[in-house]
Amino acid sequence: MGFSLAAVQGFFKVLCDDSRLRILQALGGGERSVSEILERTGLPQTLASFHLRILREAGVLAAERRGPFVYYRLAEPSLLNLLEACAKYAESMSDPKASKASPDFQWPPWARMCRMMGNRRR
Amino acid sequence: MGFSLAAVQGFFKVLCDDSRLRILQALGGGERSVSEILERTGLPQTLASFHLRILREAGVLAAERRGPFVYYRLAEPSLLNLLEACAKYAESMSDPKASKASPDFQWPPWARMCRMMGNRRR
DNA sequence: TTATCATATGAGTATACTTTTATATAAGCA
DNA sequence: TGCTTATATAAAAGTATACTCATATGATAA
Repeated sequence: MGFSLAAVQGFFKVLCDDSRLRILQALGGGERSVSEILERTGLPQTLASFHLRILREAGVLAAERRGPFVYYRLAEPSLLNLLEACAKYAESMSDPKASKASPDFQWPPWARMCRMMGNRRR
Repeated sequence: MGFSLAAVQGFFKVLCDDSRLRILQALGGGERSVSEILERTGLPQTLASFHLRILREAGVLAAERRGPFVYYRLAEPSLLNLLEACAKYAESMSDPKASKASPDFQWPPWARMCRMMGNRRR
């Protein structure tokens, strides 16, 4: 069948930015306040706020204010795992000879993967 | 550990464009000449040529001239499967309530997935 | 209330990307 | 050789995107 063009396109457009990926990495360990995100990413406050909004509106992040602080977290923590998988793929792509990570790996069709993975949590 | 920021970023940047994704879809069935790609995507020749170069230089596509034609193909055909997986993820993300596709699915860490998938071909 | 800290917004600028227009190269055929 | 088809490149125009700077809002505490 293929893939939904608009869905992937939007997804990638949101995630193809360095600042935004840094933010995601900073949220790997769990929920963080904006100030903590600033520390971890080194982004200027106003720029971080700009990108946080984009990520929030895309549904990637969830935000919650508690007192004076606003805490952000990954809406779906497994996103980082997907990113990791994409990174592996990208590395082997940019470096066609040495696909060390998984020399014989071919990503299976989604349906088969769901079957193989048992589609289970954890 | 997380993911290689630069790798994902570049990967997504190449794939976040509508024209380029259309080209990838057009190559799903296998190798195609530029003219065939034009037909299937509806892109103007010069624009397609522009994007084909980007995809080629990123290592996503491989090109081969035979006579007057240049044939393009996916360097790694399983890319479409990864895109499909990302599409599923994106759909459930933009639509947080109805993750119909896989209501209980969490992407596993890469290492575990390799284990579960047996890291095998086909 | 005023002051302060935490975060967000808006306007303006800079930059990067996509698309178009015009032109070039490359191969095959008369 | 000159002509036609297939594809690529370069420059210009258009558009989107990220970033900075100035300012605003929201919460708390004195």
